[in-house]
Amino acid sequence: MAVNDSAPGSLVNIAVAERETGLGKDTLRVWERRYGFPRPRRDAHGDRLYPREQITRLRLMKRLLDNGHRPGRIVPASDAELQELSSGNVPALPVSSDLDYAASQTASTPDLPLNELAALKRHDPTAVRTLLLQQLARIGLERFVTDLLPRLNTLIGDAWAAGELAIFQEHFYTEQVKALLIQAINNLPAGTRRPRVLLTTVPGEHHVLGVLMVEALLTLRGVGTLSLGAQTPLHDIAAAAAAHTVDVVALSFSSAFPARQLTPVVSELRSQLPAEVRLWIGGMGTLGFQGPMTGVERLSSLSSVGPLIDPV
Amino acid sequence: MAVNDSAPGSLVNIAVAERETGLGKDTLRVWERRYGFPRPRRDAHGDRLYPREQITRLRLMKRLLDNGHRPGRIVPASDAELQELSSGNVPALPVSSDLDYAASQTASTPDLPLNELAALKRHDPTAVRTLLLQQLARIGLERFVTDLLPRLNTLIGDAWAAGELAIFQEHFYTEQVKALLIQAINNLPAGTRRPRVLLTTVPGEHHVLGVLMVEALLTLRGVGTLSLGAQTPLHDIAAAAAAHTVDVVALSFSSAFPARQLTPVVSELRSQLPAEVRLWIGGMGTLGFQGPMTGVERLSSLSSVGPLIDPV
DNA sequence: CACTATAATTGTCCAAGACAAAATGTCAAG
DNA sequence: CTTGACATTTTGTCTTGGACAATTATAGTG
Repeated sequence: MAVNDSAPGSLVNIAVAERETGLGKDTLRVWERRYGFPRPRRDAHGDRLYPREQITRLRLMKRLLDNGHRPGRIVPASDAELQELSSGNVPALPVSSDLDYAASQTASTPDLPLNELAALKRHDPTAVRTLLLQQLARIGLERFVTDLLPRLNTLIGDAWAAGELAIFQEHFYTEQVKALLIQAINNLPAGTRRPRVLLTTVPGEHHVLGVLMVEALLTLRGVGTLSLGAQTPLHDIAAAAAAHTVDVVALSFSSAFPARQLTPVVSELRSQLPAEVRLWIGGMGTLGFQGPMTGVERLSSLSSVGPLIDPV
Repeated sequence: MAVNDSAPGSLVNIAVAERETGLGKDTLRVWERRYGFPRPRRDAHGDRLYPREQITRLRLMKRLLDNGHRPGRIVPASDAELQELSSGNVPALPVSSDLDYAASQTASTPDLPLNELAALKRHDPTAVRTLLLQQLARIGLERFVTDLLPRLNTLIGDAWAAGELAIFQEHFYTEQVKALLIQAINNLPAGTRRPRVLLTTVPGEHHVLGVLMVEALLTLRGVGTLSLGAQTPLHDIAAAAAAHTVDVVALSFSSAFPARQLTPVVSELRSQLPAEVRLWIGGMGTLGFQGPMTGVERLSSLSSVGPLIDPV
């Protein structure tokens, strides 16, 4: 009895809840105080114990938050309503008009099938890989990155939100795409042209797919890149930029990046960089980026990378 | 004056301090209360503001903690002493004798030069890449992974701890190695043999290098692998294992993984997995793994992967 | 020397309060 | 109908100080 109870009614403490939902401990506690949800049980010591189902619901809510919904609205909603909201694909955002990361509705690629989703659903890893490879070969790296991948990414993301896909399936998909891009980049001749671009992600941002996509586009144009992976401390981004005398620092922000921190983080980095180094920011997490900041350029879409490297 | 002061005296709030040091907010606060360090300044609102130098020192201390030192001992130490401790390579651990992840002193590879470190120091990305490629071609993937990489990793880690290498240089090195391994794995025929192995990392563990190294060794032997990248929720690891009917789940833990959480996490996952699925754990973070746990096998070194896939 | 009991160390949790930034609502003027 | 200025609500994160379990060190005993 004192042993670990398995799947159905398993309980997790607040630390695990934080890690599995992406919501901070403080947030979890304050939601409980204010909205009455989540409502964890307590152990003998008074510590919170979250049932698995509440964790699942919290994950769904986190996803909605990332899409611009607000806690007060979605907490009282029923499970069914939540599902509808997220699958309904309603960003509910005061989107700044030039959204283009998601599939541009006017699909420039005469709609390719995108059978990857089906392959994922039937747990067929080989098929996912093969499909991606085929499509890459067929339409070329440029369109694969600027066109197909964004569409596929939102497709997969929506399927997950709608409960049609498990997290591990999204993980698997991401890994495959990452491996594919790395392979593609490695097969290109190393870029040497200017501007020299340093690519990375700030602390708190794990997602590195955006970085890889940009790196692919740049390498494709013969531009020299230097990739530092994810979560480089700001101070080290600046240090690296100086040491390698790059012309541009490019950062990617996913929609999971806390919007509140975007502006301060960018501003802080900007102040640490030499003035002559340009700073590009892009990704779904930059949609809410407020106002122009001097010395910071926001890439509204992947296709805007091209023009930037050949200044008029 | 009220503007942002740049590099030398830049101040960061507690959230950033947490992300950049890897120490929790609670820990930062309680250290301050108990040991008098760190001693952040305060903004107008009473919120903590950590100077850059304290962040640096905290990072160094975190590194020592991961090596088994205790806060009470290292907090009062001088900067010089800290440097000595970490570069002195003294694990100070009640190591369970069979440590082998680090360079085995009896270098089985007749010491290759390992010039990567020098190349890193002089900011020569191309040289790092070339050196790695040359060594891989020369000694082959197996020895590259089991022998050279572990040595190189500790070499780089120690150099960082000794203050000879910046974080961004370590980041760059890691990215290169990852890209190289992914490339090497992709160039091998996809594994099909049994056992089928699911590779990933638990939430909280970002480092994916260990996973890639194991994946390379497995693929080299024709074993089928399924890689989910980093930080898969436990529940989803179990779900993926079931959906893909794998025989083994393999987890990698870096030394940065909080030792306290290792046993509960592993135990929790074990209880969610079907009994017939084997669970392998490995990496520097598993050195302190206490006692045998039924159904869990700890890989004491990369070379112990081989024997496991062909049960006697 | 091995073992055990006691004490110190250490990370994490809790509660309730506070506040700034952002979102939202209101109202009037163009 | 839109725009802008202002007031209000919402929301996340930070604060303090206390508590406790789990680990590790120390002393004491056979």
